[in-house]
This record gives sequence, C-alpha cells and structure tokens, in this order.
Amino acid sequence: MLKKEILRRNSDFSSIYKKGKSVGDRFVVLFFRKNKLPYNRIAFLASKKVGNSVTRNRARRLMKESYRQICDELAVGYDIIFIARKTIINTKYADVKKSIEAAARRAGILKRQPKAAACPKEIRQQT
RNA sequence: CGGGUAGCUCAGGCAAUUGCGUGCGCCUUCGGGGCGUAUGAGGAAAGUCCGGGCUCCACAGGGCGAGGAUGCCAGAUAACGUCUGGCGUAGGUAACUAUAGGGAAAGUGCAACAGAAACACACCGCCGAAACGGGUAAUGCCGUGGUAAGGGUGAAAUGGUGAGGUAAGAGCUCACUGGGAUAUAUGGUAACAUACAUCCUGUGUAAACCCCAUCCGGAGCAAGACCAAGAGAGGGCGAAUAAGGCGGCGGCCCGUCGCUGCCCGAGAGGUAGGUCGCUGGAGCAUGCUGGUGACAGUAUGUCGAGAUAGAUGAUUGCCAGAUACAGAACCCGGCUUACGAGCUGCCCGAGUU
RNA sequence: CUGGGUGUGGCGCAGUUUGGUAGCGCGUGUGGAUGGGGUCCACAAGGCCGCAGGUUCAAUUCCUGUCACUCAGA
Repeated sequence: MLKKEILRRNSDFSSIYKKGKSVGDRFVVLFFRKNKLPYNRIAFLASKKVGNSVTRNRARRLMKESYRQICDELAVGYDIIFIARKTIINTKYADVKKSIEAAARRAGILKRQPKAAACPKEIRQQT
C-alpha cells in the first residue's frame, strides 16, 4: 500500500461519514464514497469499544491483510473506511476476510471481472 | 504427603511461503520507486504515583514568606516518598511479615450515646462525740461537710498488689512493681539496649489545627530549533447590484437559500505541511575484587526498535501438549496494579525407615 | 502529556466542611378511599456508602493505594 492511499485528514473522514454510504456485516462496517482519483484511499479503524490496544491492533491487522488479498478485485476511485465491530474479538483471519468480501459485494464496489485490474500495484507499474 | 513462607528464571522455539517499518549498499523512468541484506515491543511496554536527565521561561548574590511534601538510626544512589542493613513496636507455634515510628512537660480544639463526672466530678454507697449549726424519747435523724475503697456507665474513670494509717478513706506513708522524665556508667558510628540513682504518677487524638527539622523556582518532546505553501498590507486592470459561476435542499427541470471578479505581491511574522529533536546510554553481558547487603570499582566483549493515522501480520508443518496479562511514542531509576508456567531455600504438621 | 470532578436503595441526588442517628424525590409492594382507573392518604421493604488497607474507642466522612466513569487544556 502506498502512502498516498492512506486517508489522513479529518475533513476527508467527516465528508465520507456525512455524504458517503455504509454497509455493515458481521465483523466490519464499510463507509465509502467516490473520490474522482485514479486510485482508492483506505483507512482502518478500531474504536476503544473493541478493546485494549492489543485487540485493536489485531483487528486492524486482520482487516489490512484481508484488504491486501482482495484489492485486485475492487473497483477504482473510492475512499473506503473499514471499521471493526466488537464481534471481531477472537475471530480467525478467514472469517474476517469473508465478512469483508461480503460487505464489499453488497456495497457494489467489487468488480465482476477481476482481470481488468486497477489495483494500486498495477498503477504503480504503469506510471 | 499436606499446608505455609521467602526468592529466582522464562514469557514459546525452528522451518517454508507471503506481507509491513527502519538502517546500509546498488539500480533508477527521480516517484514518500525497485532489488539485496541486516534488524524490528515488555516484565510489566500499563497506571502516570514519585525522582532525575534534556528543553524553554524566570532569577543570574542570596534571604524571607505562602503553599506542598517528607519524618526511628546508619548506609546506597545522579536523585527519590525508592532500596539495603539495623533498632523499637505489633502479628504469627514457626519460617517470616507489617510498620506516616519526631513533638501531647508550648498553645488551641474534640471525646457522640451512656454515665454523677470525660480539667476536674459525689448518683448509689461509706463516714461522722473529725469540725460547725439544728433536732429527737432514742438513732447520722437533718443541713453545711469529709471520702474515690466498692457498685453501676463507658473505648477510656486518675497505675497495680500487700501492709500501715484513718471517723471513713486517699501515694497520705512504706515494700515490690508498671509507665514516664533526668543524670551517670557499660556496649554500639547511631537509633537503642542493660545496670543503678533521684524525681513524678489522669487519658486518647497531631493520617485535628499546630510546633520542630529537612527538601522543593515554573512548565513540559504537542518541550524546543529550523525550512516554509496559501491567505494577508498594498498596487494594477475590469464591473455596477444584472448576467454568469460555485455550493446546499432535490431522482431531474422549475424553484429557493448562501457565497462572489482577475493579475502581481517586497520585508517581517510564522498558519497548513515538512525536517530535526530521536536514540550510544547513570547502556548491556561475563569474570574478578571490596562490602552482611543495597551497591561500588575494574578487565574483556558488544551495539539490541525509533513508527508519525502510527510498523511484528496471515497460512502450513514439526517439537508430548500448550499460552495468561498485555503493544515502545523523548530517555532513564523506582513504586503500584494485571497475569501463565517452572525451579529452589526455609518453617509447621502427619507418616515410613 | 498535564490538571480537575464523580462513585451513596431500582433511577436522580443530599449528607463528607466540623468523624458518632444514612436521608429526600420518583419508582416498587400492601392496605384505604372510588362502581373501576388516575389523583390522594397511611404503612412497609429495599444500602456491607466503588474496592482494599490504615489512623481512631468509633470512618460515607480523615490518610494511603487501587478500579471505573467523566470533563477541561496543550
């Protein structure tokens, strides 16, 4: 993941919360919005409700790994926020991955044909 | 074997595939790219309860006051409210543990309820030709009174036992003794212990105010240093409340609400943002020496995170089996709290030989 | 990183200053009043004062430690 693909500014977050759409699943909640850029911007969140710092780090790492596996199949030009729910405590990686896939499919940002890829990795190679 | 008590160690390892941060080297289309290699969370990283380094501000000689903290003695330490060793006291059969442990003979305050009285007291009781007054046929019978031995209340009632003494009693006197103060001697660096002499004999509370001694300037890495868009002083051109543009409501049009032209822009300031501070240090490991110990000295070896929306993950296999509490955020020394496994010493009880 | 505040019946709060009886409102239960309900009246239950130690004769109150929640500032 490149550094420009990480959401940082508070204004970005608030505009996504305000104007974007959301999809929930068993372990994660997804906020997303079009950003008119040739790549996606991502953020992973785990609030204090999830637990202590070890639990929150674990949740974010699981979500990151899942995103890395499926990012080739995602559509391009979105800001996406992944938020961990309380139920993510003591879950396995495979379950989190499934949950994220399901949420993305329901959000409609999962591509039908994964071969027309626009993953950031390939942008990187083109530019 | 059971129970207790004191301390120590580890915090899963190895391999494969695939990912992440940083350092170094090379390549580069210069992009917060690629390749290779090394390295990458803890015993508490936690709570932020103390102490220090470091940085800025104040004072540059120090003192006083306010406020706060600490409070047996000696030592360790950069320093501490920490640690070590001792003393006293308390608890425990013991190993051992706990200890804010200076001053109540400087002053003020408080001690509910109960009780007569909780700085000074007479309810019941005892006494009474001990003293004064009154009274009866007679009697402590009545008043003033003496008395703290006994009863009862209370957490606490004027130190305890015995004898003398007395009207009855009382450290009123004596013997022994509890406690305290002072002086001397011995041991100890000291706290203190022991012995002896003299004197005294209501209490608790200072984690109530207070007194005494010692210590403390304030803020904190978002400290602080450096670079520095945009906006802004101003200048030039244009326009005249219209049109147009942008945004909100709305599926769209209509409608409605809000905002308003373009260009140049020194110095200073420092916003967004970035760079440094940022990890080699009261460092770590091993050995030797000194010390009861905390610790100190010395020799050799060694470099072990530095992120900035925040880096350690995922999958599989093997090791008999398996991981609790928990994630560095300027850095150290402690304290406290959470928690898995293993080992050792010592004490008590029971049993066997 | 720094500095405050709060914790008391089921809920919201007093009491803590100056230690000694734990209280108020709503709610709950029972009874009364009404033909019934509401309002009203009477009575009752319900608290180891967040937790653990200490000081004291005695602690919700004083002291120390600790846990949780919450606010403010940089």
